Amino acid sequence: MSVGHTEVTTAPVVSCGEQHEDCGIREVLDRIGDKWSVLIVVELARGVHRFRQLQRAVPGISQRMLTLTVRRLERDGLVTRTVHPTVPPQVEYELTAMGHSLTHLVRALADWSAEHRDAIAQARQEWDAEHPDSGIR
Amino acid sequence: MSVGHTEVTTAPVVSCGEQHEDCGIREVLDRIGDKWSVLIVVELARGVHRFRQLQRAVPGISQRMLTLTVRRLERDGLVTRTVHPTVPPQVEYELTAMGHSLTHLVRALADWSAEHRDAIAQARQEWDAEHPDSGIR
DNA sequence: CAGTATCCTTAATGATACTG
DNA sequence: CAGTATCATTAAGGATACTG
Repeated sequence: MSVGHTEVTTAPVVSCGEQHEDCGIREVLDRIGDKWSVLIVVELARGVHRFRQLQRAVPGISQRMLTLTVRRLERDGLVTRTVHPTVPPQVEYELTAMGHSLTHLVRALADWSAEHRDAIAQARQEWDAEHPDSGIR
Repeated sequence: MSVGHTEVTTAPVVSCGEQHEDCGIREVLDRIGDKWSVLIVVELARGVHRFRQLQRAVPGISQRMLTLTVRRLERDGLVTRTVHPTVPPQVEYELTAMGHSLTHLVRALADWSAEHRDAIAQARQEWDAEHPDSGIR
């Protein structure tokens, strides 16, 4: 079924409570809206990973960005970092319960994307055709 | 119920189909992961808006970013732009059906955020306390 | 009103080299 | 292995001025 937007004007679909105020949405997006966070979360959802293992599993990520991203996830309580004092060092990353709960959201994102990617691609093509030199893109 | 990650290693929660490949997740995030898109979508979910009206409803956005963001949303088929050839000009923005379907996702984001914002804030505090001069933040 | 056009600042990411 | 440190590059966003 489609969404059906009859009388949308008086029935806010999103309901932030207040009028023109940010819901907490930006907070989530500031956290997972970056280039790598969700990819790492998705990979960690598959199980515990060591640093290099994670890097291999997320193709294209630099050592630097992996460190930064995983640190931020740790800081936010989404990931745990366990150092085994061996030589060579071994560090394991694992999702926390809260991290796992995020995967539900990620799933929703993936589902929406899968459902609409074709329609979006088509809309883009048409728009681009009608707006040749627009700077947008 | 909680997430329960027994034997996660062999049971991917997110299921991208392929192993270490991006699901379509990045495509959604590239679209709504920016600073303004969701806020505009949320506002448009309340009903049709004119340009200035939209700008007033989304405090802090510059004219430039409003134009850019709304153009991209239009290009992706999430928003329609209707020009009424009057003087002064009047332009109306409205969510498409696909745009409205996005609001479900936004709702999920808002819900997750509301549920976990306290836990995240606390995790941050603790982490910051334990890692005084870490560069992260 | 609804934009464009420019210029400028900052944040995000990448590349590379080095270390316990 | 698992990082850190530095430098370079790019992209995102903001400020301001101008226009049909």
